[in-house]
Amino acid sequence: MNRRDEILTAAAGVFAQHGFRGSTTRRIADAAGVNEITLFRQFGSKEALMREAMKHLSESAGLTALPKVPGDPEAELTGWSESFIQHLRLRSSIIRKTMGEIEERPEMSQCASYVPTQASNDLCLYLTALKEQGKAAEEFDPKTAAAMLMGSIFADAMGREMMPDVYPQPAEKAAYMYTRLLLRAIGVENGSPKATSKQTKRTKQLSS
Amino acid sequence: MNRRDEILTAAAGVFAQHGFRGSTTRRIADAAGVNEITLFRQFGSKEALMREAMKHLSESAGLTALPKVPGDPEAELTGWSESFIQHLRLRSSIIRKTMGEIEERPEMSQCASYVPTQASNDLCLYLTALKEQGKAAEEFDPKTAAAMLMGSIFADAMGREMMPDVYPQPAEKAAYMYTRLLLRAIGVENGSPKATSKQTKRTKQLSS
DNA sequence: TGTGTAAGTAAGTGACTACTTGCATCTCAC
DNA sequence: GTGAGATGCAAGTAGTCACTTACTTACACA
Repeated sequence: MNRRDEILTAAAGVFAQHGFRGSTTRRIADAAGVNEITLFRQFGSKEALMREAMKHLSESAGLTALPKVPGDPEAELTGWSESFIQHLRLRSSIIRKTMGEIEERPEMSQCASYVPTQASNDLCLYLTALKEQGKAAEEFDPKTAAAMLMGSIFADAMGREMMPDVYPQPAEKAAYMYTRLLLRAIGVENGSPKATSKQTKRTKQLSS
Repeated sequence: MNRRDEILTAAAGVFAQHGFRGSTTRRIADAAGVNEITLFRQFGSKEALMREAMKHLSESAGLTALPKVPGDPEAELTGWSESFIQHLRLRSSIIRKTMGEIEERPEMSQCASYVPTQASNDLCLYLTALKEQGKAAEEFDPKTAAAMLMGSIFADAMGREMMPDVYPQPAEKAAYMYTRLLLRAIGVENGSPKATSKQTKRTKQLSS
């Protein structure tokens, strides 16, 4: 890792702890083991440095991909959920900070919203494919279902540290448990639908 | 509203926009239409003022209560979800800011976690009662189910502004849609279980 | 050996921050 | 009407912040 990357990594770390206003150039320089002035010579201003640091960070996502054609929904979705919750947990501090600065620094938040937007699209496509394959017994809106799974995982990753009693135990099984519950909501049971025509009709009103 | 309350309300508003570090005493005084010095005379220090403001705020929750004995689960849960999402949406800025300051100001976050902890307990009790009444056809862990519904609602309230395309439309129906999906996941259909012994057996492994 | 580049040191600038002091003014119960 | 308590105004203090200037050091490469 070269100087520049060291500085960017240090900046991201300081930001995760102290937020934008708390990320003083002195703190970042100390964390990077570098003279404060080097920051200005390399990046011009604190703002530019932080922007770079965020970009640098959002390039290191690496979520598990979902297959275009669902094979084993439970296994595939559980894997995806676990990789998503791990991604969020590793970055929980920085995500909380970024979300707290939407009003004052919308560009930064916009950059941070790229990963979840992409993830939502992928998940929606997968759920739609599941539906079209006839693997889901219940009528459902893919976007709502996707928002529900991602929302549960997001809230867990953001809030478990502060309120451990509110979330299911153990933490490592949470992603699996949310996934199972969602699959049941859309009527997928171990890769095959558990359809009864009566149920499908009764819940038709929910379709969007 | 007296002077003191005006100042506290203004402080909360400034905090919601700028966070703790960005809430300068000058900004708060301007927002309250008061001389900066009055703040120090009334509250002693900025820290004490902000603490008071948070306490003042968390006293105004007022969530819809869930009945001890479930009658019409869909109606009752939908009502509860709607009041919860409205509560969060009205406070989304301040919640995001507070969450962003967990590391630096844990006392403030602790104060903010009171409402969701209470809400989670209420919801868990309700879901457990539903289960014991035999109104839920599927075996499920109440805590996981509660975390899922609250998580979906929380993520929606926090993220919709920034990523409107990720969440179900229209916003006013979101709480209802999450609730419906959750009810289906635990096998509650319009107040009566849609049990088949086969399904119940097949999903028994999920019980906690 | 000479030159260019990245880094460091020392010192300082102007703006802002929380907070203080001293004094004038207003309101209102008595 | 008077005294007390709350409020305002003007000025200032010590500290921090981002950022600058002027100069020095270390090293790669030709």
